[in-house]
Amino acid sequence: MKIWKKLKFPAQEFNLENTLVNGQCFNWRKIGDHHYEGVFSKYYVQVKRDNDAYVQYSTIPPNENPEKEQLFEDQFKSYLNYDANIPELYEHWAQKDKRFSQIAEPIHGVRCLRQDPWECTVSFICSQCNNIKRITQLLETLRKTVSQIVALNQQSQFGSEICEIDQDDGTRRKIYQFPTVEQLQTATEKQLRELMFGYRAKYLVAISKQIVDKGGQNWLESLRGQPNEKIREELTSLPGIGSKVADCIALFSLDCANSIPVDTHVFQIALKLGYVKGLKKDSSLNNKLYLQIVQAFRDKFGDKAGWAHQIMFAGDLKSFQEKISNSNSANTSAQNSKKRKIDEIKDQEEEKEEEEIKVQDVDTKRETRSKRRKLN
DNA sequence: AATAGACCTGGGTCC
DNA sequence: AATGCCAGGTCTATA
Repeated sequence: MKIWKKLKFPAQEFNLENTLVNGQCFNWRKIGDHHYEGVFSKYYVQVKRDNDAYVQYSTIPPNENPEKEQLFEDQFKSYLNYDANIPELYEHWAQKDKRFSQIAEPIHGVRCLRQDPWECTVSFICSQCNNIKRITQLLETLRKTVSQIVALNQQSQFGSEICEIDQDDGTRRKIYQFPTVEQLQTATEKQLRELMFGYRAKYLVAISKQIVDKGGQNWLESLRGQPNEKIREELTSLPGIGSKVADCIALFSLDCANSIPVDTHVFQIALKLGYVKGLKKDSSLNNKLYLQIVQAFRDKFGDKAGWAHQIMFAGDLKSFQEKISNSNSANTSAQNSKKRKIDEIKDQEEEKEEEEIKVQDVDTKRETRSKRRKLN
């Protein structure tokens, strides 16, 4: 029987869906309405929203005494950046940007997580030319198989198994911890390719070795709190990590809230919203432009610009598009007329300030495509 | 200094 | 049913 623990966490502070499956991490799965399961640290965890004010969580294994329970709660709160006041930040950001104010309600309660830097590193190496679903699947396979490889090499029966879960179809599923740097190092490129990691396999093997040589987990954690430039410099010297992945690791695991990972989504957002002036419509994302976009986000959103960026990023994801359009159609109510007026004023101000930049409208293109898909 | 291509795999797309 | 294209990027080789 599960023991559920309560945590005070209003929905505007923490929306499970908007936070756990928005592309910043890949260790959570939806298993019901407002209900998620995941592997966190040495635990299998379920989280669900209890009511407007509380979330509940349960762990396997359970924490057998109050001290351990407290330790876990502290660890989990730290992972959730519990002390950050998200609604307050939202309000601040919504005043800075019109697009942000439009998506603030449908994508409310997004928290940037404080992830384990090693898991985060592996996750974002896997993210290149990939999608959330497949990344999640790859990492699940990695937990399971590397654990077995380690067990095999050490002639030990157990790898990093956490528990077994009963499934609806009557079978049982084993849950494993995320492999440590040293554990992943024991896997070969060939083994990882067989697990469908593709060309990312060689990066993972090489990077495990290099990070072990630098001091492993401790070295990664020593980067916490360092300036963004320093972190970028260290991480991009490793194979398979460029600017974008380095900035993801910095933002999501190394306390670098002003880090702005510029991927194709963010690039498109910056083009569409005219964040960088004087762009040609077919400009390519080179290093100089990358840094200009980073600067534009910082100028606009301030010292936690990376957190704001994650919400803008989620707003561009296909899986969140429906939420936004539903919310926009609800915006016709009289309640929102005040908000619309504010938007109009902002519109006018922005038009005065900035020249119209003509870029192919990404949304339109996407809509046409999805219509076509539905017809088929 | 800047910019194509290659790279694994899988999924939507186009006849 | 079959084919080429592209995806949440990085690395390498070149006019």
